Amino acid sequence: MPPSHFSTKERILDAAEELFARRGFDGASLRQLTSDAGVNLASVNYHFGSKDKLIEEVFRRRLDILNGQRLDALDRLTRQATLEDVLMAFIQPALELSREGRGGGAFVRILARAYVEHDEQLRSFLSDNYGDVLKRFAAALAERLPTLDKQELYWRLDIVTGALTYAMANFGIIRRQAGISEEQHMQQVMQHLVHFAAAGLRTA
Amino acid sequence: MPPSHFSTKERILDAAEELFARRGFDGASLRQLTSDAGVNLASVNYHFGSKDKLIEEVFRRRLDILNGQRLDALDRLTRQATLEDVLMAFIQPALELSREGRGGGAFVRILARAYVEHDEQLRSFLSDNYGDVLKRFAAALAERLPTLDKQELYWRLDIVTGALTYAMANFGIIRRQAGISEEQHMQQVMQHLVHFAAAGLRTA
DNA sequence: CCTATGCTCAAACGATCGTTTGATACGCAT
DNA sequence: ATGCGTATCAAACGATCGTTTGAGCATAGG
Repeated sequence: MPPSHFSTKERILDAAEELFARRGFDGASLRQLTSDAGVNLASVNYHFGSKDKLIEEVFRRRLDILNGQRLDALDRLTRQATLEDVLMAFIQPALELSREGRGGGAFVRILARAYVEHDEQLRSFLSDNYGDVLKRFAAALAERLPTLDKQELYWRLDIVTGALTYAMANFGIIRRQAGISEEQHMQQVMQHLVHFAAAGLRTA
Repeated sequence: MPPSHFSTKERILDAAEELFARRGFDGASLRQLTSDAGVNLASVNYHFGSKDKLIEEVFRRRLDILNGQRLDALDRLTRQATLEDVLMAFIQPALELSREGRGGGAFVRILARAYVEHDEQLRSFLSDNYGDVLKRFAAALAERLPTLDKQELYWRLDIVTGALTYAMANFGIIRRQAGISEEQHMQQVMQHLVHFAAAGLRTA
């Protein structure tokens, strides 16, 4: 795709999102990436400095918006909000992102990769920049699970977020039932995810 | 570690398991791998033919045993066995593998990687060789979930297996409570995983 | 003793990787 | 027109990748 009305930086970020999701960070070469984007090989280092910085920017571009929406949704909840409401505030923005096209689905798959890879540099980048979001959700969930001790809560949260990330990554692949609109389908999937996660967190 | 009472093939497989879990298939080089194993660089291609074949052998060595144990446990169940019993037959062998040392924990982490990477070649290898195991468990679970239609069951199973794989991969990281034996800890974790998964599958 | 076989070794192969270079083109203020 | 910062380009850099080679070693069978 040689010409486009998007800037070179945006073309690179879009192509990176797609290729990283498909081949992983190590498996995706800058030559394949710039070829997909229709830009020169050197432009990655010119605009981003290095491949690692490009990876960080791929995350930053989406997570600034995604986690902002999550916190907004969390702030909108009252003290009477249920466990399910909190989970929905966390899940819904991600599902909408994966639904809205232009690489959103690919990005959610990248998130799942990052979750399982345990790469030290990437984890500390995410923790430094977005760790407060997870902490705020953990606190909100803890309020709604008073009988659970802290240690138990933490490793259940780990499983739940892992399961949710995996599920959201595969959300795009799930074929929806015939005669159901995309909006209805997302609502349906979210209901299931929320119930699933709530059941896992509440189990005695 | 130059000398060892293990054969070169076993040394390579052990080192591969550890390094693949830490750096991924692309990120782990044969030079680092053979250096860790204390063997010559060329021995990988001599004994396994290629890096890809080595990867397959890493899976085969563990999955032949693991999935055999899973099927044995499934066969031992009666028709009256509950949903939880079926899930336990699937989970317990994997948790015991990750507990028993000598790379078992690393292998479970590799499994989680394979699950999220969606690599075409690896997926078809696993599907060709071990697809029947998942099919048998899916059938056993479907019997215990008569109200769930097939399509709904399939994507819930996808989430549950993804969540379980992720959880089992992180099982080794979870610190156990003081004053609890390792055996008790595993039983405790398994109870939680089974309850978690059963709740997710049963949710209306 | 000799040879055949299985294995290990250092060294090199060509390919591909991320990154850097220097030339060139473009837009815009002076 | 001229100078200057910004962006793009083909080309090359050195490093590292998976893989192959061919000589060398050990040991078991005749």
